[in-house]
Amino acid sequence: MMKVADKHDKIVRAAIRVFARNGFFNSRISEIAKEANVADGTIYLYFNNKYDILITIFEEEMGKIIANVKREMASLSDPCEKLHCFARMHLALMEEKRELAEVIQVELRQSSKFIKDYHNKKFVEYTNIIESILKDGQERGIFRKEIIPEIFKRAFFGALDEMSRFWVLSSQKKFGVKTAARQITNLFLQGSLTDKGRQHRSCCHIT
Amino acid sequence: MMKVADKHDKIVRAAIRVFARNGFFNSRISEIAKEANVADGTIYLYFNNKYDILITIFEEEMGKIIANVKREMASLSDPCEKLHCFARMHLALMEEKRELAEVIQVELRQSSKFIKDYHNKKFVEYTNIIESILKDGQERGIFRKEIIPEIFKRAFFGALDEMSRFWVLSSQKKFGVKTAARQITNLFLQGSLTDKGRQHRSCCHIT
Amino acid sequence: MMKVADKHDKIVRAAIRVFARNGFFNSRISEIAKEANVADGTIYLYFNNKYDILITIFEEEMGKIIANVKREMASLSDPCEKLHCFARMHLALMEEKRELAEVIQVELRQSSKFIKDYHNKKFVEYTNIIESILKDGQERGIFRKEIIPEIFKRAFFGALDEMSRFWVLSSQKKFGVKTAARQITNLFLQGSLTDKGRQHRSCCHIT
Amino acid sequence: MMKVADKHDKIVRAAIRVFARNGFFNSRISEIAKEANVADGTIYLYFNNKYDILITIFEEEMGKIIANVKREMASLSDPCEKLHCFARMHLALMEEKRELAEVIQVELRQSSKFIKDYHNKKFVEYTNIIESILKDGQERGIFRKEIIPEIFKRAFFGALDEMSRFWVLSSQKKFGVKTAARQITNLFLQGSLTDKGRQHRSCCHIT
DNA sequence: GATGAATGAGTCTTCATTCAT
DNA sequence: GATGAATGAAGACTCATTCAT
Repeated sequence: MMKVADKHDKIVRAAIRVFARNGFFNSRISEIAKEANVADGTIYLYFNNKYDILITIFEEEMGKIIANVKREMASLSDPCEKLHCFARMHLALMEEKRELAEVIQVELRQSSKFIKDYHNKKFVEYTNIIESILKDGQERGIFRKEIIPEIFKRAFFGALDEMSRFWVLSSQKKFGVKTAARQITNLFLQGSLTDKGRQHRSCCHIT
Repeated sequence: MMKVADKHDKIVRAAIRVFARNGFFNSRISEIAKEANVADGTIYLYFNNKYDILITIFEEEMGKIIANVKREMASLSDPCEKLHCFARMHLALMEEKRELAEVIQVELRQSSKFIKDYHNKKFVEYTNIIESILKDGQERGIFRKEIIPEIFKRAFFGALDEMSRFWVLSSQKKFGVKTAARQITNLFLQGSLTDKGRQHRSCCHIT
Repeated sequence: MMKVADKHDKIVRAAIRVFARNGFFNSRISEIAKEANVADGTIYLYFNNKYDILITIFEEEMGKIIANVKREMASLSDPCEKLHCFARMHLALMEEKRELAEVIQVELRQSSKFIKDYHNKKFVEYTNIIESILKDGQERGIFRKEIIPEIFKRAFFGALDEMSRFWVLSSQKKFGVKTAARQITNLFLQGSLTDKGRQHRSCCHIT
Repeated sequence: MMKVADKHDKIVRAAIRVFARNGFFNSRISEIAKEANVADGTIYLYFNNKYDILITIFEEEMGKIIANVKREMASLSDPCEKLHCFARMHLALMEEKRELAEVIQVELRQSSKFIKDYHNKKFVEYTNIIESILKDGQERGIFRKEIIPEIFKRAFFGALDEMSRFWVLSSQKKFGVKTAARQITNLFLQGSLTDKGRQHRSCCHIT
């Protein structure tokens, strides 16, 4: 006897594997069912349709990721460290939950196009963490005021995300996740710190 | 009487519009044909299959973009200016060829997954332009040597690309392409210049 | 509730009717589905593709025919009677399972051409029955030794088969299946019996 | 400058090769055109449609074959020799015009099915040659009267035709065309001669 | 007459979804 | 709740035939 939640999760986990393997459009419901050890029809007891599975992955898994990041970040006060923390955690996802990362990355891109009226709120919430860090730092005089948060948010996220796409696609790794996180954070910090922030930063250990 | 090349182009242009509208998988050959004022079968005189159209878009249009960027860049010698030029041109594409940009951006992400053995050479060539600029700058002592080119390339491209995704998806524009190009370039320059590079840069007018 | 085997058979029987009516290439899957009171897609639950249906007809139905012939023949010891039995049964198929006979006859001819690497083993097994009868008779001194079994087999089968083609195509029947079976068997027996065989034969009642 | 007849023939010859290679339904007009060194459209200047090419092959080539057989036969008076001559010529066709033989053999079988209202008159004329020989022999007391000409015609033709199918499909040849022609003719002669015919036959050299 | 680019009707096959058991 | 056989709509692709040049 299996609890309802278990079966829901089993399907989601199977779907992540299958979507990561083939992409959303080349994945078959029957393949997900097989991977989840469940009948095809059973999937429709837990999800409305194929799109719904993908959306659920976004919502639920992004939710967990956001919670994780926020929890970790709660113990930090320095915006520089927060940014570094975000970078590390984002890239680490590649190693820890590679398949999930692939799905979020690749399919998220097109989801807005093929799922009518679906605006990925969780994704916005996720990148807004970056925006908050910047704004906080700007208010504290650590980051330059002229930097437009909207731009910074996207640039930083984009940089990290393209980086992780690299890990997904290539098997060769000339450098580790930590190196990448450090370098990218550094690039953006150096690029956005005020003189005051720079002084402050000298005592940080991100370098 | 229409020359062969014209019909090929007519189909490619129609496909760009249709793919941009629906995404690759939700686009129908018949819709492309209609958009190109051509019979369904005619498409198969110029392309092997649906995938082939997408690949052709990548190859041909990326080819043109690369040529453009390289031509423009040829007149510049300063790595900082080159970087800025790249950023401007990449983002400008969004405004000039919005649909093409959408296709390249969204579908490129998944192409590696659904088209067996297709490694987008043109895309690699495109991002390698960034790598070259950095390396050149490093040799000239303008950029810090410890920055790993592979990381910089991806971070810079990712930042720009995520930025342009913003334009694609949202209709509201709080700031222009030029502002975004300037800010992002600045972020990365500030983040990677050496002291020498910084001095040099003071005479640049990117800010 | 219908057992799996039943649906398989329903489709095969429908396909036989449709193929007999139009020939393989002019038959539509949708027509078979309609004839079988089944959805188009259902056919693909039981068969890989259109060719597979045809091959299945050959394999399964020829299998039954061969079993029938062999069972009937088991009760006979005289090669002459066996030959006559074979002839009767082959021609009788035309009346009993006219459509199946048509399909086997007409499509079998081309199957080797359009189905790559398909060598109809069942067909070979079927005609080899004739060869065995002859060889047995030759060993027993009833049939002339100089008759090459390979030739006899094909000649006898060809004679019967062309005869049945006549029934398939023409609706007018100047003579019955039994007459034809008797005459053809007689022709071949008279043509191949030794003197000893002829004496023996005088007590047979094939004439 | 090529005469009209030449181009017609070029296409027919190309079609024979292509049909022999792939079968009628798996042959493409474009392949025939290519094989004939002619544009696709040109074919429609000489033939109404694809079926028309096949019918033309039957009519024209069978016409030539019939003429040949009748010419050869004109010099013979003995029905036994005539029959043997027919057998030899039919089987020889396999070696001399293998591709044509394949087309006639295989496609003829189904032609009645897919070409509406096409009754191959030439084919009937061809097999009627056999019928005439038998009837002539029966009148002259050489062949047994109880043999039904309709049956004999089909049996003899079928025996020969199945034999030649063997040559088409198998590359191995344990015996030659002449041996086969002799054995088959013998089988049928022995099977149908009267006592008078048998005496007469002793002076023939078919054995 | 000859060409071959263009046409578009036609069909096999797939697969998300349903529903009787 | 669970199953998986059945459905049938939908779409990529083919190819005989046409017709402007």
